[in-house]
Amino acid sequence: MNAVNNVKIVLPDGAEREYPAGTTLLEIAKSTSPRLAKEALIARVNGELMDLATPMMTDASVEFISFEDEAGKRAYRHSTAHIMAQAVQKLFPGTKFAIGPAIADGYYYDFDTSENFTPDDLGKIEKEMEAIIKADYPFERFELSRAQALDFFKEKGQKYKAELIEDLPPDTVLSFYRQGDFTDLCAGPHVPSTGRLKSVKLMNVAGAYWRGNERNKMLQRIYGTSFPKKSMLEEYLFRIEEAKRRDHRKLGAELDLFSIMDEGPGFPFFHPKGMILRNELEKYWREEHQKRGYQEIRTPIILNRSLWENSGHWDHYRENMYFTKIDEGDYAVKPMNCPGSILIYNSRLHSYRELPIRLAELGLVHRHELSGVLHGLMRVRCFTQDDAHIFMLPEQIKEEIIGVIDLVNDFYKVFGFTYFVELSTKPEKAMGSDEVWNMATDVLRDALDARGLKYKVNEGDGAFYGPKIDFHLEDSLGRTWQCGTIQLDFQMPEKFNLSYVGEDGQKHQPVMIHRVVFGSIERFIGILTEHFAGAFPAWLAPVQARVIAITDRHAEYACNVVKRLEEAGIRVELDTRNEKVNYKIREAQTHKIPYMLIVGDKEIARDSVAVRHRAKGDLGAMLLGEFEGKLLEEIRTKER
RNA sequence: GCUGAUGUGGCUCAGGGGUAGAGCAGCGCACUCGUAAUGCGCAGGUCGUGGGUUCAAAUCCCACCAUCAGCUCCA
Repeated sequence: MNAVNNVKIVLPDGAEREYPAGTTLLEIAKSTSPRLAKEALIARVNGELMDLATPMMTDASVEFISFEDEAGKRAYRHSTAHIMAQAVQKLFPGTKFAIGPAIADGYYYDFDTSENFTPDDLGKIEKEMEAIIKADYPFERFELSRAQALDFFKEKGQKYKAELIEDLPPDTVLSFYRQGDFTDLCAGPHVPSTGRLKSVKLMNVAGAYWRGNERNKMLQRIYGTSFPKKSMLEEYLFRIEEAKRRDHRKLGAELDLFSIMDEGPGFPFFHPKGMILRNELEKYWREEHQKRGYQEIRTPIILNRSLWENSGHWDHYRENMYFTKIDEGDYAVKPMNCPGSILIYNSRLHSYRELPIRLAELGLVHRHELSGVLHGLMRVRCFTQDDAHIFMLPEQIKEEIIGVIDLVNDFYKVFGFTYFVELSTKPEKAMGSDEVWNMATDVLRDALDARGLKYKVNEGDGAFYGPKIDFHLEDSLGRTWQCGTIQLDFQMPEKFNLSYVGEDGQKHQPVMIHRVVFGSIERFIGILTEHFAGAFPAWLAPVQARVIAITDRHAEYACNVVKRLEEAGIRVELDTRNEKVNYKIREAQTHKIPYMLIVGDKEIARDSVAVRHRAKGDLGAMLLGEFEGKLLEEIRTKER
């Protein structure tokens, strides 16, 4: 039995301790270990996150949370956001405060001020934040009634805060945090005091609408980040630099892969080297799809208005489509490939024995995207979907979806991507009944479960014609990209009156799925470029080897080496320019060519090449035949 | 589309009312070279586009276009 005024605290390792009621979490941490007290930012009490200043009045299980923990990071960053707001309040009196949450790598705060923040201002704000940190103000939590809270903010002219309070459910506990002369509406928890922050950094300013709605006022958002160690901040900044260094727009120009010109905003031009990449990807794609029973088709880019009305795109997708007129008739440029594919299916009668029919198409689609969202190859106005439509019997759905899941898995493995899966359900703007949607969603779930894949559910994020599974792959910098999707569709078969003749000799309606693996070939190339930092594996590399002659007298032999490798199907370049070897090596190196073959007197004497790999360096001399065999094997196995 | 910033040779950037500059890349010449930049020389720009102010505009003003960072949207 506890003494009446003691509370029993259970720690994660199972240890139980007793403290006088009213002992704060921080004091408990201190009594456990000084190190813990130093590192702990907040605590999880009976599963609920709390401030360390919270006094314990009842028995509880307590876990102290440091920056290592995701919840700790959020509290740390969120506290930094409050400090930034305090600094802005001091430097820019009269600023109205909106919201300031923690996000993936930091935090932001939205401000409403008459003047625009300049990079110079960010420096000033940062300085002020450092002063606030040095002052080590405690974060003090208190509660107010709704009326008191509204008065508090209205009196200060903080209309956004007042609006937030008015929109909260009536029974919400309104908590506030105060550090120094700054008070903010906030659910918390926060770190104990401003002095707990170490390295803070403001990243950039951007416009953001109040509540993300473009009809609302545009506020100024300052993004920042913070870390408990300077070295961690430096590492983070280095990672950002690395991402910049790998930017596919920059590498795409340097490696002469593609360009986007003023003459065609959002419509990329592929240069010869970029086309090699594309063609290799497509070659691999065709091989894999043939193996798995897909048949390739190609459908027109411009199709008649009535088709798009029938498919529902006219009603549901018009704002993203381009239109044209032919001989007085209305036509649209296809934003999706499915209607074309369906027309092919419908071009003749099908027996149940033929199903599933898998029609694959590398289809060029055009979509009108807002000018502000265009971004290199990642976000364009025309792109090639590696599409396929599978027409099948209802009882084949699960197996077909599993087949696609396996296909996607095999593809991503080749490039060294890990991935995760999301399941999206019925959106507001959708065709079809809840009943059909539920059934379709359940089938997708079943298929995922059958493969033991974990997934996250995105409510209301499906396509207008059916629910979908999305595959998000993670690149070498830890960023994620949505690429593959599988969309189940009970709507199109209905709209286009699809049928097959069943065992009973009657017409029945097939089910269809839409799916892509790369998503968009263009975007996938962008992702690959950044993933590999332009150093593509040999099978994809536009130039697989470059032969470098040391002096003029080695040019003829170099030329023969090139010819021999070309005959073996290797993409090879010759460099007999009148330059130093070092110069030529450097240039090949900056072009990220996998192999440099240096030839001089020694190599000529032995029919060999001195091999240098772009990453492994000098590999020494090798007989030409031996090198050829090794490289061909590397290409064949798609080695990374 | 919205907010803000930017736009000068192929690339990276300087110049900021009075005759357009540098480095790299390119071209020419010399050096004939062994694993990340040899030297010298030459050529290359209607300063994003269109208006306006001015004796004079790359420079100041306006509009448009494009790009970049975000917002919203998405493959």
